[in-house]
Parts: sequence; C-alpha cells; structure tokens
Amino acid sequence: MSTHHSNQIRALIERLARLSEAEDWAGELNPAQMAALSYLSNANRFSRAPSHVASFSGSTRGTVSQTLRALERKGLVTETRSQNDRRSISYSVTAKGRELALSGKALDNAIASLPPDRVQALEQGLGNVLRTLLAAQGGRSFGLCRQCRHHERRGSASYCHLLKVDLEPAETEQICHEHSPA
Amino acid sequence: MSTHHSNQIRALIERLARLSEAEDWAGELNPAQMAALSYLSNANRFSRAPSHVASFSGSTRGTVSQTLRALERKGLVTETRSQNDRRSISYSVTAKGRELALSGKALDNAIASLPPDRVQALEQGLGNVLRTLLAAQGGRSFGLCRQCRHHERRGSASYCHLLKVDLEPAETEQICHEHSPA
DNA sequence: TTGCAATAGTTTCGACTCGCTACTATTAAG
DNA sequence: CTTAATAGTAGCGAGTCGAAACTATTGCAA
Repeated sequence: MSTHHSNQIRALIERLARLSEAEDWAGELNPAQMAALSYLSNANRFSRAPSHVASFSGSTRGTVSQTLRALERKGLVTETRSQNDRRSISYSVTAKGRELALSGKALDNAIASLPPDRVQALEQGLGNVLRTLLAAQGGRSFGLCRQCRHHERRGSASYCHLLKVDLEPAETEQICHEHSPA
Repeated sequence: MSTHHSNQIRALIERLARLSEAEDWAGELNPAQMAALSYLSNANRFSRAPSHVASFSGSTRGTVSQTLRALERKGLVTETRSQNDRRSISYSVTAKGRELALSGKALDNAIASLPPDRVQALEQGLGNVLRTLLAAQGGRSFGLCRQCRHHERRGSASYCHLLKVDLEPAETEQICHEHSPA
C-alpha cells in the first residue's frame, strides 16, 4: 500500500526531472552539463572541484572531468588551480554561464503556479526525502552554508568552525560540500 | 521570492531523480533503459509502442528505438507486430524484465519512511505540477485508464468509449497513452 | 628522510544516449 | 491513384557513464 504510493511518487519525480531535462536550453547543453553548471553557480569557493560535482550528482570523477571540459570549451566555466594543494582545481562560472544557469525553466513556472501552501509542502516533503536518502546511502547533504552546524553568525559577517575561515554574507547562501545539518 | 522557491524545488526534483538513477540496478541497465522498462511494465496493451515511450519520456522515436533494442537484447522485452496496422509494434515485458522493474529502489524506501500525510501531500503536489507542465507543453497525461474521461465501469468489467473496447479489471490500473483527465 | 599510501584529477575504453536527418514501409485522404 | 501522413529504423556526431589504469601531489609513519 504505502509501497505502492512510494512507487508512484518516485515515478513522478523521475518523470518530472526527465521532462524538465528534455528542454534543450537553446540547444547548447545536455542534462549532465546543465546539472553541473547549475551546481557550480550555486556552490561556494570550497565546493567547486570536480570531485564535489561528482559527489553531488552521484556520478564519478572521470565522467565529471569530461563534462567540465565540455563546459569549458563552450566558455561557460573557467578552471583555477589551487596554490595550497596543487592537485586540486576549482571551477568558476563565467558571466555567460551564469546567464544560462538562470534562464527560465518550464518546470519552475509550473511549480510557481501552485498555491503557496502546496509549494511549502512540496519543499518540505522533498527535503525530507532527500535527507533520508542521503542518510541511507552515506552521501553528503550539500546544504546551504548558513544552515550548517559549523556556521556561526558574527554580526554582519559569519565564520566557519570547520574550515576556520571568515565568510562574507553572500557566501552563506551558497552550497557547501562540507555541509552538515544542524 | 516564489521564483526562488520554484528553483529550489526543481533542483530537489532533478537531484533526487539523478541520485535515484545513479543506482546501478545490478549493473544491467542505465537510466533511459530503466525508465522505458518501468513505463512498459505499467502501460496497457494500447500504449506499448516506441512512439508512446518516446512521448512519455519527452524523447524521440529514434532514441527510443535504440533503447528498446538494447532492452530486447538483454531479454527484458519482446516485440509483437500488429496485424491491424503493420507499421506498428507493441513491446511486452518478459518475466525477467518485470522482476527488474519491480526491484527495490532506495528512493522508494526514503519516501515510504515519511509520515502518511506528507506522502499524500507530495503525491498531490507533484501531480499538480506534472499536469500544469503537460498543459503548458501540450504533452499527454499518461494517467491510469480507470481515471480517464473515456472510462466507464460496467459491473465488474469496464469499457473504453474512445477505443470502443471492453476492458478487464486489471487493465484499468494501467497507464494509457490516450488518457484524458476526467 | 625515505618510502609507501591516500588523494585529486585525467585518460582511455566500450556500450550507450540523444537529437537530427534521411530513409522504408504502410496506411489514409483527396 | 497519387500524395500525404504515420510508424518505425539507420547512421552520424557529440556526449554520458562506469570502470580501470595512469600521473602528480600530499600525508603519514617507521
């Protein structure tokens, strides 16, 4: 019974995602590229490495490596090698990339047309499902910096107790790969 | 504001689908194949043609043609050519395919662990979103035969006024490509 | 300090997706 | 009876995806 409903809902989620991804984004990007670009445009400066993208999307480093090269060829992201750890790379989204990442999606409009309480219920319900799924699979939560247990508000600025760095206000609204629910 | 929430929810939907599809299904199937197999195992006998699968998944006939051949090579579906219209083909899911289609998914378990009212809210909310999206894009609803405007209950059996055929009870619980909301 | 072991990322391989543009076969419509 | 529409397939090119092998760097421990 409950199993039956779970099936239905999973089917709905997968179908909605599939239909949403079937949008061609001006023919420029495919779903994997769009997902990576969208993630990068919302991730903070500690969370823009290939391995973070891979972890976020449940993919592998090898696959993501190719996806990021495709994005770079298209001028949507640029790579920056780290000085501290010369193995690691951080990708930044260009202006052109940011524009594409924010371009209107039909699914967004469909969601926005719901009554506010329905939207609220959806967000909470899907959030719960995601947390449960991640807990079961040992994945990272990739939540907002601001909602992390290592985050501390200090007046107008903030501080991360895990990475031991000061944070600007805007950064606390970004995704962090070290995120841990409060 | 509302736009912001819509973005969040779309991101949740796409991420959940991506994580769910990252399950390897015993290493046998990829996401597109699983989606097609899952659809076929729930579709009624009028809705199992390549074009129906394509329409359901928002893909193209060409792509689906290859996906179905892959499934057939793996012994998960079999094709049956129609006598009435010798252009059309109907695919059936084999026992092996049905087993795979019903195999447990981590996302199902995550959903099933929610309180029943949350599950209810999710199902309704996502259903609303899907209907809105389909209306905006002109896509078919692919709902259950039983919930169709052409369906009429006749004692223990049923009748479809569109296709003008008698239906067995089990068939009314399947997906129909001609489905039109009541 | 030297010598692994772990980590970050890349490369290559093979099977496959995906949209596209032909293309064939069949059926429908004028 | 020709023409148009429909159902499905074939081949192309760019790209996904997982796996395994590989390079370069960093960490750790004897």
